[in-house]
Amino acid sequence: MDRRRKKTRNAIFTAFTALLEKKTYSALTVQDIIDEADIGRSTFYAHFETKDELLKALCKDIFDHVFPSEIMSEEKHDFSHHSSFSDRITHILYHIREKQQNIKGLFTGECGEIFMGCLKEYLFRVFDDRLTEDSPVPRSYRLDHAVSSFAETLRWWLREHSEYSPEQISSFYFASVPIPKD
Amino acid sequence: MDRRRKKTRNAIFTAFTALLEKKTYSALTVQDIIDEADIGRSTFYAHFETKDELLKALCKDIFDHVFPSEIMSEEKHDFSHHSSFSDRITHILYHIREKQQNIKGLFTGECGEIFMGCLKEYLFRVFDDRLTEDSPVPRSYRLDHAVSSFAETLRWWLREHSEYSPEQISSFYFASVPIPKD
DNA sequence: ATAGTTACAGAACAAAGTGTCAGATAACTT
DNA sequence: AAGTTATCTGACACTTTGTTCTGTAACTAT
Repeated sequence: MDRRRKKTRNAIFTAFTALLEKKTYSALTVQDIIDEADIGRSTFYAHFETKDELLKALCKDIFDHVFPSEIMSEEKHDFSHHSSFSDRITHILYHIREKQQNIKGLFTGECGEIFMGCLKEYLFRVFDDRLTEDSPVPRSYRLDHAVSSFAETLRWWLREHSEYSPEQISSFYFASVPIPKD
Repeated sequence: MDRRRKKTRNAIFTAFTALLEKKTYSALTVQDIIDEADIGRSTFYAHFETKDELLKALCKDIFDHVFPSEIMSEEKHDFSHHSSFSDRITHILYHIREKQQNIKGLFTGECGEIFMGCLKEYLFRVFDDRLTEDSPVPRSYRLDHAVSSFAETLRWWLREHSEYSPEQISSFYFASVPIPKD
C-alpha cells in the first residue's frame, strides 16, 4: 500500500477518534473530520464513501488487533493445547485494555450500534464452539446471550469500572454466564 | 391537552414509525417526516426540537405502556402479594409483543442505541431489588448484566425468533441469568 | 356567544453540509 | 526518467436545517 495512502488514512482515523472525544458521532460532520485531519474534501471521499464506512473501517482495524487469528475459533486447535478458554478470554481483555483510549468513545453514543455490531461478529466466532450440547434452551439463544453479555461486560468495564483487572472481569463474566471456563 | 396538539403529535409518531420501515433512522430527515405526516415545517419544530427528541418521546410513550406502574419496583409491594417475579417478567413480555410492530424497527439500526438506553432505564428499576445479597461479583455488574441480558433477549426475540411464546422467552432468560425466579 | 388564546399552514430565509468533478502538483513505482 | 497514482484547491448544484413571519382556523373561558 502506498505510503501516502497509509498516511492519509491514518490522519483521518486520528482526527476521527480525537473528534469523538469532543462531539457525539451523529453531531460529527465529514467537514469536521476534513478540517481536523487537514486534508482536501475530495481526499476524504477517495478513502471512504460515508462517515459510517469510516467507522466500520476503524472498527475492523481495532478488532483485527484485539482478536488475533490464533484466538479465533477456527484456529483454536493450536491454541487449546496450551491454554483454557478462560485464558483466551483474558487475552482478549488485555488487548481491549491496550486499545482502551481508541475504544472508549465508540462504546457510547450513536456509533455504539455499529461498533457493538462489529464486535459481536468477532465474538460469535470466538464463542461458537464453546456451548454445551444438550440444553432445553435453543442454541441460537445461548450463543446470542453469551456474545451479548460479553460485549456488554466490556462496555460496563470501560465505561466506569476500569479499576478492575482483566482477570477480575473474566471471573465476573464466567460467574454470570453458563459457559464452561475450560 | 389541546385536541389539535394530540392529533398532530400522533400524526408525527405514525409517520415516523411508518418511515422507519422503509429507511434507516440516520437516513431519515425531518423533511421526510414533515412530508409523510403532511404538516407544516414550523409545526414539527413546535413539537420536537430534533429528530432525537422525537425518538425519545416515542420511546417514553411505548415504555409507559409496556411498564405500567404496578410492574415497576417501587410499587412491587402490592404486586408481589399476587404473583412471582417471573410472572412480572412474563407480563412485560406480553406487553412487548402487543407493541411489536411499533418496536421492531427501533431495536435495529442507529436508533437502537437510544431505544435500548431508554429501555434499560426502565429495566433498572424493575431489576434493582431482585439481586441476591451475597456474591463475590460486584452488585453494579450483576445489575447491569441482568438488565442488558434482558434487553438483548427482547431484541433476539423480535428480530428473528418471534415464534416463541412469552412464557418460553421467560424460561430461556431465567435459565441463562443468575436471578431468582420468585 | 364573544373575546382572547393557542395551534397550524405556507412561504421565505440564511447557514451549513453533501457529494462530485476538473485541473494542477507532488509523491511514488518500475 | 517516464508513467502512474494520491493528493490538493476550488468550485458546483443540491439538500437539509432551523428560524421567522403572516394569516387562518380551532379551541377555551367567561
